[in-house]
Amino acid sequence: MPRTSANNSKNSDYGQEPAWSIPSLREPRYSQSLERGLAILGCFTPERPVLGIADIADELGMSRSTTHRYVITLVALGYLEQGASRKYRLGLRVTDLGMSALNSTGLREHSHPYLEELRQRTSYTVNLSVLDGSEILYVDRARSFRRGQSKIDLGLHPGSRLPAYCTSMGKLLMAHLPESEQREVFSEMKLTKRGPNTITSKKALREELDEVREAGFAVNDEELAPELHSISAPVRNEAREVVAAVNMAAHSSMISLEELVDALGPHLVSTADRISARLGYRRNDESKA
Amino acid sequence: MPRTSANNSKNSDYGQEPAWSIPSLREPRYSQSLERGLAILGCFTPERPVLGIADIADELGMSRSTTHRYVITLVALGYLEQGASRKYRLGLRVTDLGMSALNSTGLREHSHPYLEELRQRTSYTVNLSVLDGSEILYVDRARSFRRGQSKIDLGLHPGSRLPAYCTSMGKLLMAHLPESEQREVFSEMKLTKRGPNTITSKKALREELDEVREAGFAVNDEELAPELHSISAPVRNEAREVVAAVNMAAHSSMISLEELVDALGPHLVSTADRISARLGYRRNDESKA
DNA sequence: AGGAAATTTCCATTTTTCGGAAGAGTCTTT
DNA sequence: AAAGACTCTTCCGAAAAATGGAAATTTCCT
Repeated sequence: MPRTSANNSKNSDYGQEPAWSIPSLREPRYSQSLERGLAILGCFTPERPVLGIADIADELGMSRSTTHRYVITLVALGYLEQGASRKYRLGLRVTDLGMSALNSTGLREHSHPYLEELRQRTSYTVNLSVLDGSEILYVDRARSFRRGQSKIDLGLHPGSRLPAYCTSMGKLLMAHLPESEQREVFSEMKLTKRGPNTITSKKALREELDEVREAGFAVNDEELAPELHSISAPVRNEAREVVAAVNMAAHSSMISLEELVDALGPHLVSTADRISARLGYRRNDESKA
Repeated sequence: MPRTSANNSKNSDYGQEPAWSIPSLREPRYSQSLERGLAILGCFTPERPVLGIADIADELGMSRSTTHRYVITLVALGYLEQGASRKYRLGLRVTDLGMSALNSTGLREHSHPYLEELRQRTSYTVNLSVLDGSEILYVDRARSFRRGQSKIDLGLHPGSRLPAYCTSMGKLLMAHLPESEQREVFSEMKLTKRGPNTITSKKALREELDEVREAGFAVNDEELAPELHSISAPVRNEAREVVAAVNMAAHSSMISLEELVDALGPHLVSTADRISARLGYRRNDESKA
């Protein structure tokens, strides 16, 4: 009945300004203020960690007075801090958000004891990560005691990201993506050579993912960095989806790839399976019967 | 003439109003929308990582339609994700903000090689942290290879927080705080017993801080947890302010506190001094001359 | 010191937001 | 399986909150 829906033009034509900061969600049901305020946070990058009002206003195309109002709000809330030079940088409070996000799935909480146990038994560094777009995000990590492991330490910790295509965890996680999402991820990927065996063609990568899905685990043979091996196994949730990957990495001077797969692979898979079980996954689910 | 400047006291109100927490800082120059939107992010805690529109609306006292508009904005920007059950949780994108904040001071970047070197030379875990309110925030960490270190591993990583009063780094950082800030921190502190020697009276803590400032470094003798020792040294910036603390921690079964102080203390101080130098600090500053 | 540039405040205009109510789904109960 | 109860989502007029130009203030550079 209220089919007419009025011809109220709302704000559809915001003018010729096509590129508004980040996305163009110019729909009335979105909050412009929130969008702008968060865009300000996004202006602070490792390369440009300290910004003044004018810098932000110019980058976002907003007036200085408007920018200023958002900035002091962010300061009051602890998301920004004002340094000596009257400029601003990110406040330490935002780290809490990051930690909350890492823990939000409950994944870390459930997995940690198992990762720790695997590390104890094998003396190799054990990692847990999830897929976010075309990158993997480290959620947890149990580091080896062994000397020599530092050779393969890339300064990774929970919160770190790595491209998915050149890591065993990334390949594993991509392999279990629904077709549509996998396509999307593929389209936004750049396959840069990072190690001797990096897969640099999308065709080869697609074949590799098929093999990974078949095998049930993934191997990284110097695709990320020279002399670095790793193997990964999948963690599934109650809905039988692969939600994370567990991984063990080692320098080639410590163990051959074959030995890593043969001797430690079973332990890794066992650990991954037990985490899956913890998340409610059942191997032979006859719930429908 | 505008001496009066209204009765609004600029920003002097940082003091008495401890927390408008979720209510509103009802000054016209703040952005209410941004405030509300960010309050939504703050609703997601490790204890309650998954929330529906109604949960958020109730907690913040906002209408559901308003809440919904903010939430879909946050989803569009990647700060929230919608799970299967129509509920929402923090998006992985916010981890980037957290990492940016940790790196924003440039502290980690400058310090990391020195921490790594100290770990190599001593085989003990080395940490770097800053003070945020009454807590310390771990910025970087170089973990020991040694077995047995796991006994003292409290699951800490960059982004983790610990109360300042029962850690060597916290005591060191508080000791060098300007008087006014130190008072504020003291007022918001709860001194709970965490280890055999935890300092539980503010008077005793104040005296301890005086000694720490005198000595130039801080010691933790089972104040955080049983059988856990640590020592800390200060890192200063160009303006001669103490901006961070470097620390080494060990289980008492591995080394006595005396030995830790005598044998490793000098190395720790040396490392801290070199980081300070990297940040532009000069011991004998005659710049005024 | 003096001038340029940036930050911060002010204010009338109007756009964006607010929230009740209605429309869709979804899950629970009978 | 159908009705009921609940939550999520959309719509819309009313109204509050945001906007940006200009002025006042502070800081920085020469």
